[in-house]
Amino acid sequence: MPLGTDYVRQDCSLARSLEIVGERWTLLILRDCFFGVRRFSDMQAHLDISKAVLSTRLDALVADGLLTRSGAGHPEYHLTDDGLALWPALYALTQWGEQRTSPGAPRRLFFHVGCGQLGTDGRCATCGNAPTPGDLEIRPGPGADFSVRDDPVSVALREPHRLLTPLPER
Amino acid sequence: MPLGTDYVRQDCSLARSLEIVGERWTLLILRDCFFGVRRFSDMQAHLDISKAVLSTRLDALVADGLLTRSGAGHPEYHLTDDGLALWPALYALTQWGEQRTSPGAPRRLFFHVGCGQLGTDGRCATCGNAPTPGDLEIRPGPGADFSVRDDPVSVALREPHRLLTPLPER
DNA sequence: GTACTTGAGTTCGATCATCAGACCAAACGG
DNA sequence: CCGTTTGGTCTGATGATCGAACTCAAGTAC
Repeated sequence: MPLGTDYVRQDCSLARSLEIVGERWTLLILRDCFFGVRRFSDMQAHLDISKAVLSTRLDALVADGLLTRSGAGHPEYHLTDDGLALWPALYALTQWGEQRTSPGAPRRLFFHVGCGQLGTDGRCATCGNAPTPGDLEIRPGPGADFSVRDDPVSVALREPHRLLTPLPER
Repeated sequence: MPLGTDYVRQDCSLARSLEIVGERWTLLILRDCFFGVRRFSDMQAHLDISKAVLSTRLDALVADGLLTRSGAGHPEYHLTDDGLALWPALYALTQWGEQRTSPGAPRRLFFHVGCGQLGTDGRCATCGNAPTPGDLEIRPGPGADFSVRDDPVSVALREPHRLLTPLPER
């Protein structure tokens, strides 16, 4: 790993995590994977990220075992079990951002499918369990601002849908 | 905020979070604050970070309301409520790193003081609650590697102690 | 089959961030 | 009052990220 991206001199699991997901854009790429985005061009359209950086990040995520690349020509990227295990951390960071920057009016809401709404701690208000991402549905919340983006991927993501399921054709 | 550190074109609370804690070193600085480190020179000794970057990061964290700077001459840095609210996210990221890079032999263990050990989900195994950081004690775990660092701050942090309480004089 | 379009990158020069180390001033200890 | 520690700032070199241009293979229209 090149200079400026590791924390070799730290005996700390947080440092180990940040060496993988601490680089610019990486967590937003993984967020898109959770939300159902699977293709290079969709990520690029949704993130306004340089292709070179997106390519580097995806290669690193595949090499580190968080994503798989499937299909020879135009590949799809899927989360592995290691990648899926990041969900609690990603959700916690998102909730912290909601409370700080949009208190009382979340930008996105998550529901335990067929049960209840997810609280700040990631647990379903109805059953009290912490569902895995595959059992969650995402919907726009009262704090969502549709005027920020209007690319097709952003529009598709506004429709309520289950996590980890691919977006409808555009 | 300068180019390369923000995500203006994302209507997403995760992006808002990452604009503050997503820069290199920032989460490790906050980790040290949770562990009881309060002074500039202690952070610098413990993190092997350039003074210029540490200075920039501390200024940003104070400006964003995650830390307070108290004392005119040689200031101490303390977590604010907003900073303390990051604990669940920081803990979740740490646990993900433990499971990936040191499964079965955590580098650090956390205990709900007077109650039980903390699980991967941040809840006490005995009482089932999710304690706030002030009610937690940290101890080295079986996966700790004391050979990586021997600066005085690292040595002091090896002693079991409560979070948020200052380190003993060195 | 051939032209055209799209998807998935790679390459490039310019700009920005980070690095280690030198320097500096205020606070503290005696 | 003088030397040391603390908490920085400044500087040149290096690495990361940027937008834009380019490549090349896969799919699509005809």
